[in-house]
Amino acid sequence: MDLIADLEARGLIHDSTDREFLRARVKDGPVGIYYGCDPTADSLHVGNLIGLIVLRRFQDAGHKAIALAGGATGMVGDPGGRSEERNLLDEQTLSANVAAIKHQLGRIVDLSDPNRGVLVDNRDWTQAITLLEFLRDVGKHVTVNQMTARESVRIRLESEHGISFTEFSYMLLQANDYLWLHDNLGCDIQIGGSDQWGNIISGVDLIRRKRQHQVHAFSWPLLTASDGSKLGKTAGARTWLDPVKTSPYQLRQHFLQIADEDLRQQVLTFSLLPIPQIDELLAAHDEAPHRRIGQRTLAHELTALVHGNEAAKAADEAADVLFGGDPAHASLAALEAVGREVPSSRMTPVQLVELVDVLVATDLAQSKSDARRTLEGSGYRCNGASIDVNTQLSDQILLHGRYLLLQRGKKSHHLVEVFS
RNA sequence: GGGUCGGUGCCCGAGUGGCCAAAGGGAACGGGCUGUAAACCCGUCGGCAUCGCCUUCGAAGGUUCGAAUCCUUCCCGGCCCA
Repeated sequence: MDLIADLEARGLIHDSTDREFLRARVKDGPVGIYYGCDPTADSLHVGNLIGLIVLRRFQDAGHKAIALAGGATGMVGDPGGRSEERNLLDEQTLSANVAAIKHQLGRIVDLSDPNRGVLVDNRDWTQAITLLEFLRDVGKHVTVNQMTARESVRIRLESEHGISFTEFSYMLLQANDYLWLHDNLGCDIQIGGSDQWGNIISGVDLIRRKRQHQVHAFSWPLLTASDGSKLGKTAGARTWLDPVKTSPYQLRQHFLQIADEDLRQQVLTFSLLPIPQIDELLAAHDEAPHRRIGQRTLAHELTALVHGNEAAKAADEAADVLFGGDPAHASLAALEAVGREVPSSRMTPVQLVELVDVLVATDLAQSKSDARRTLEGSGYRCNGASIDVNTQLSDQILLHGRYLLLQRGKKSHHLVEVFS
């Protein structure tokens, strides 16, 4: 099976330029392939992971992966996917974000050999262009008619918030990026989520007009969970690749909590396992869905991919303690592992006296009122046993003489180490 | 620049002088059921405090015993005209 067929089978090709030309180009030998994301935050998230993993698939097949951090486009803001104008980021923030992202990228895509993988920032070739040059060299080749026909622009034109000229120009910048990468890095394929398709095609058109070259592109479908929610979030919060923002344990949980209905699609999208092995895995999963074999396998693979094998193993172990049964029977080593994976803190017995304050301090409650309400609804446990408003934490038996494991609901935990 | 409509809690959206911490829906959170699931049922959903207080309805002033609701000015957005 060739790479394009594999991607098709995984459901990762939504739109593409002429499929046979694309397939032929990929078979023809090493090709530069580019995926860009704007550094709007100081970390990538699982949404970006799809693109990076596709890059990785191409790299593993001998192609050249080009990851683009949009320092320039990030200043302008992509109009797609939102109804309102973006807030612009200043240069310092963007630079810091690009630096932070580079490290994460390097874990998934091999950037050690510039012939196999590179990270570029479109500020490098965009910043110096003058307005007149841009209007003449890029703007002249695109009609506003085409631009306003794009879905992302049309939605904004129809929305009550409108669209600024700045964001309207976004697709021209992205088109110019593709042109530059084609000219300078031998890039012949651009990829992105289907919401990027309009921007991507603008680049393909620009290159055809200016260079008379046929370049390629494809997009993957934007994933939505079966319950209609957006993927890439855990409990409403974005799932980041930065271990400080989203711990390896939380990343593992993100994938562990995938609904069965979404499992097949998610495994095909994210796993580097060959498809026959995935079929076996899913078959095993369906035999006993309650064991969550599919989710466990995927969660482990991705945690290992993003954070390394050690971290993935530790995350698995921590989850065993937190969901495995009575935490009172957990070993000291296991509890210490938990302490590294879930939020934790050190407190003196005196600090434990006011239960409500502790719940707020450990972030298990948003306010004292919230803590009281949730206590009334028996939403909290300490060391696995339900507690109420009258519980004295200082009277609780410390696990291994020093730990209290607090939990709200099933999924939020906090380990308190008590010292005097 | 002129006209006009609008800015309400996480989001949508009622409310046009007291009965409003503010309907309803969604999201979210907790409980039950379960598989760390789905569906479903129940509860909670500004803050502080053991029904009393404080801070909220774009901002600042004002009228009033009393305002999200009325007035003034300002800020922001949509639409129409120029």
